[in-house]
Amino acid sequence: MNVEQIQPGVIKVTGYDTSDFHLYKTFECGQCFRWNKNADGSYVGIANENALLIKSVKFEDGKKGYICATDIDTWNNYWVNYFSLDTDYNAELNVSGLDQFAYEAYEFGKGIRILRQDLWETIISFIISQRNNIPKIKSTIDKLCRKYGKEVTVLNGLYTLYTFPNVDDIIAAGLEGLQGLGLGYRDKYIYDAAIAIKSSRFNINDLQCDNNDTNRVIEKLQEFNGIGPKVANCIALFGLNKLDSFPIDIWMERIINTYYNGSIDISVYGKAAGLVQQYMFYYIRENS
DNA sequence: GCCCAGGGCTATC
DNA sequence: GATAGCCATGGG
Repeated sequence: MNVEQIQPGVIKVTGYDTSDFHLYKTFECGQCFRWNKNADGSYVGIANENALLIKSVKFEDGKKGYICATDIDTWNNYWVNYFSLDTDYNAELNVSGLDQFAYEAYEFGKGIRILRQDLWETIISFIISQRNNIPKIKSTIDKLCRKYGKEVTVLNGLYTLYTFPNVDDIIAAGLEGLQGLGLGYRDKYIYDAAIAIKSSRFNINDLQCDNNDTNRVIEKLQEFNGIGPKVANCIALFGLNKLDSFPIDIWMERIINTYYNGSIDISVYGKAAGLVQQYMFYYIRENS
């Protein structure tokens, strides 16, 4: 990867193309809910108070890459990690060993980066996701951030974004304050999670420092009221960089019933099972 | 209007 | 441990 500043606050990233890092696939594959597409295909988003505008481009010399509104230090120190660009998926995944459906999904979905998102945001986002569709999840989270997040104006005033409300923000909002945002019955789960973390009844830093295996992290996450196996797997995959976790939602159930005779052995996908899962999820949803 | 959504909790067996 | 209702809400 090569990074250079081309004007103040704007960098050029080369050494990756869309088969490694595809913006639409990465942002629209259902792992994140707060990146918005502009008319020119660029995306704008905010994570941990770092805002980014990123556009996929083909440069005049024929090389492909990205133009990003950020600085080199923030790119190197934050976004490279966020997009897992330090991980070579070709080394994690045994492509030639994939079964037919998994290979089709891989061919269709390659370019997806499994994001390393903020753990707290991921916990709350996927509590909200349960029995909800993706457009609804997005609008609900947007309402939550607009009401209880911090307003941030970025890129010379072009965009007004909102940070994700932190634990104290949710506690200050109170259960009553969470109502009216479209959270439905999940409002209590969210408030309870904030209380559990604030009271140190649940230390999420233990999860992040944890070198324990994925199963133990998933088990631990299910101690939260409102987090079951599926949501715990999503949090492990998108918020804890557990690339082997394998969330099974209603779409994955359809895949398993249709293409795997009702049961799937994920051990054949090895350490990158979650990546395969995400290819499958994206593949089935984009083609239905 | 109707069906459904990146499910989980509770009661009941 | 398995299975059956129930849960709030709004996108399509």
